Amino acid sequence: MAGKNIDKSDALNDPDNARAVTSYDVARVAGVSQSAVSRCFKPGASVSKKMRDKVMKAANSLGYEPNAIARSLLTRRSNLVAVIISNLTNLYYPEVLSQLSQQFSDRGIRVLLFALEGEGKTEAALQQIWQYQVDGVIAAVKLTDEQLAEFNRRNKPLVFYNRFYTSLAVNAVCCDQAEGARHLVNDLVAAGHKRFGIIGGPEDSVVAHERMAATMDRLKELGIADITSVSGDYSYECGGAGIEDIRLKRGEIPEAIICVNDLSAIGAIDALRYSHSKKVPEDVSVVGFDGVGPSNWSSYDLTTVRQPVGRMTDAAVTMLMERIENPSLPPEKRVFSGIMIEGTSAKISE
Amino acid sequence: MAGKNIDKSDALNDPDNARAVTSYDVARVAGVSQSAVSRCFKPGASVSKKMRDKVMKAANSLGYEPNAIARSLLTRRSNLVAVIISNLTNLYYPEVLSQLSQQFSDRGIRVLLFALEGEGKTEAALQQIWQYQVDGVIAAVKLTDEQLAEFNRRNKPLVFYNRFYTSLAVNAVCCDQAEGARHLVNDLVAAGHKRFGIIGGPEDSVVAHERMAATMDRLKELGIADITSVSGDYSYECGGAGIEDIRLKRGEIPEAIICVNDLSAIGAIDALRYSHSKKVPEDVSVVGFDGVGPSNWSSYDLTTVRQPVGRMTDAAVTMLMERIENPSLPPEKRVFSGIMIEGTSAKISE
DNA sequence: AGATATTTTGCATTCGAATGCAATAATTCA
DNA sequence: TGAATTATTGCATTCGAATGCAAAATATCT
Repeated sequence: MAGKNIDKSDALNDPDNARAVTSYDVARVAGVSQSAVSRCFKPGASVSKKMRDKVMKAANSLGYEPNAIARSLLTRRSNLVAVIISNLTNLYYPEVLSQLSQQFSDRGIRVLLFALEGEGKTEAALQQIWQYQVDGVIAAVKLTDEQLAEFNRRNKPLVFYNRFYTSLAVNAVCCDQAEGARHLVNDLVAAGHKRFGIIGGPEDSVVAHERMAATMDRLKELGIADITSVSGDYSYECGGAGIEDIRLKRGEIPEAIICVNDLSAIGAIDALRYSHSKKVPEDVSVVGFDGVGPSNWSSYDLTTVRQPVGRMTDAAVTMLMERIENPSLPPEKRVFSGIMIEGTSAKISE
Repeated sequence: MAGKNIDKSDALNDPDNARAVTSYDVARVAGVSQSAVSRCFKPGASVSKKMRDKVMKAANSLGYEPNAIARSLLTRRSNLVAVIISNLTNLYYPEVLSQLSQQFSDRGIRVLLFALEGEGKTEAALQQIWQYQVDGVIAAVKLTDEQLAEFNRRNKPLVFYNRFYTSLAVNAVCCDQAEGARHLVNDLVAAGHKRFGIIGGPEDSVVAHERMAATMDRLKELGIADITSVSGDYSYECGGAGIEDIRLKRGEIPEAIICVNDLSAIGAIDALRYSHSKKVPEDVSVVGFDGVGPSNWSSYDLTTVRQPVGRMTDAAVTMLMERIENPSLPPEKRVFSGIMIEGTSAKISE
C-alpha cells in the first residue's frame, strides 16, 4: 500500500507518465477509505455530510474524476452507445447525428461514432462495438441476418434508424417513406402531369428502394404509364446525370421529375436550368425527399417531404434507453409521417 | 473458480443477464490458462502454433471478443479519442468529422463524439472526456486557459483543429485564414471593385475573426475605404439578413460582398437574386470561404477558398497519434494554405 | 544421451471503482 | 443513562485482461 503511494509521487515528478488521480489518492488525502470516496460519487449513497465535505475537498484539490473505464468493468454498464452511420456527407445525416449526440448527452450517455464509407465496412465496426461493451447501438445501416443474430445472441439492444425490416422483429424508428412518396405523386398527378422521370438511389439503400417502389406503384395506380426511371446514388451529381440519362432514354425530358432525395433533386434542378435551359417549375416539376437544409434555399424551394428528424431521433434514443434498462422489452417499430412541404419547384393544382 | 463457471452457465440460461464470454471461458474450453488466451490475442506474443489453434477454435466457437474496457484499465490505453465539434449542421464539419472518423478508424482508434450545440457546453464535455480516459483529443472549439491548463496537468495530448493560439504553445492544424482572405480581396480589388460589404461570423468564432480581420486589413492596404461590415452567424439566413443590413446601413448595395463562409455567401447570393433583383456576378460579386459541397453547385459556383480538409484531418490525426505515442514531443502548428477556387460568383479581372 | 539454450506456458498480481457484509458511530427512546 | 435502532464507514472481493517471473516443455549442440 505504501509502495503504491511512493510510486505515485515518483510518477508525478516525471510528467511523462503522470498517473491519473485515483479514488485511493483521494481517500489517502481525505483520511478515509476508498469505498467512502466511491460512495461520495454515487448519487443517493449513504454518506454523512462531514464525510462528503472532506472527500469533495480532497477530490477537488487533486482534480479527481472517477475512472469511467474501471467503473464500467464492474457495473457492466459502459454508458457508451454506438451510432453507425453510412455516409455523413449526405446532408441528411449530419442533422441526425447532431441530434442523436445531443439527446444521448442529455441522458448522460456518450456516443461512439462509426462513420462508414459505404454500408460495406459494417462488419469491422461491429467487431469494435463488441469489444467496447457498448450498452446499445443505433444503426442507420443495413445488417445481415447473421449480424442481427449476433445482436440477439449477445442480447445487445439495437434500434434501426430508417431501416425497416418488414419480416423481422426488430426495433426501428422510421419515416414512412411510402406514404410520403405517394403524397408527392398524388400532388404531381393532381397538377396534371402525365409524363414522369424518376431518379433512384443506391442499390444497397433500403430507403431508396421503398421510396422508389411506392412512387412507381402509386403512379400506376393513378393510371400513369409514361415513366422513365434511372438509377442514382443520392448525390448532387447524380441528379444532373439522371436528367441526362432520362433525356437519352426517352428522347426528351418529361414534365415531372421525382428524385429519391433532396440532394439529387437539387442536382436535377441545376442541370435542368443550367444545362438544359429548362425552367423549373414552368417547364419541369421536380420533387425531392428529406427536407434537408438546402431544400428551402430560395434557389430551389423544393417541394419535398420533410422527415421529422427531431422527433425521430428522440424516439430512437428513448427506445434504445428503454431496452438498455430492460432488455426483455419486446421489439417495437415507430413510423413517423413525413411533413409535406409545398415548395415552388413543382407545379401544384390550384 | 468452479463457482464462477457454474454462475456463468446459469446466466446463459437466463437470456436477460447473459454475461459476455470472457478469456476464462475460452481458457476452460481450450483447456489452457487465461494468460494463454490473452497472449493469443496479442500480436507478436510468444505462442506455439498448437496453442494458438486450440485457443482460436475455442474462441470462435464461443464468439469471444476481448473486452476492450478491461484491457484499457490495465494498459492505460483506451484507444479512444475524443472529437469535440461545435455545430455539426455547419456543412463544413460533417466532412471534417467523417474524415477524422475514418482516419482514426484506419489506425484502430475509436472516436468518442462530442457534438456541442454552441461553443458553450465545452466544460461538461471535458468532464466526460476525463472520465473516459481517452488517449487524446481533437478540439474544433475554443478552450479557456484553465481548460488548456487542465490538459497539460493531465498530460493529455490535444490537437486543435482550425483554432490557432498565436501566443500559446499548443498543437494545431489550421487553414491559413488570413492568407486566403487576402487572396480573395486581391482578386476582387484587381477586378476593379471599390465598394465592399462584409458579412461576418459568430462573435465567439476565432476563425471568423481571423478572416474578418485579414479581409479588413488587406482592403485598407489596398486603399479601399468604402467598407460596410455587418455581423452574421455562419448561417444561410444570415447571408440574406446581412445583405439587407448592409443596404440599410449604406443606402445601397455595394458591388462586392465578402462573406466569412460559404453558407452565408450562398444566402447572400439568393437574397440578392430573389429579394433584391440583383444579378450575381454582373451587379454584385460575392465570395465565400471554405469550399463546402454546395459552393460548386451550378446555382452558385462560388468564388471561394477551399480548405484542404483531407490533408488537414490527416495532419491532425497524425499529430495526435504521435503525441499519444510520445507525450513529450514539443507542440507543433501546421498551417495549410487554402486553394483558391475561381467560381463565377465574382467578377474577375481578365 | 546429456547438458545447455530457447521457447512456451502458467501463476499470481495488477489496473480503479463498486458493493455485500460486518463493524462502528450516531440517534432515538425508555 | 443504558439499551435498541438506525445511519455511516471500512474490509475484502470483484470485474476481465495483461504481464513479470518462474516452471515446464522443446530444441540445439557436443
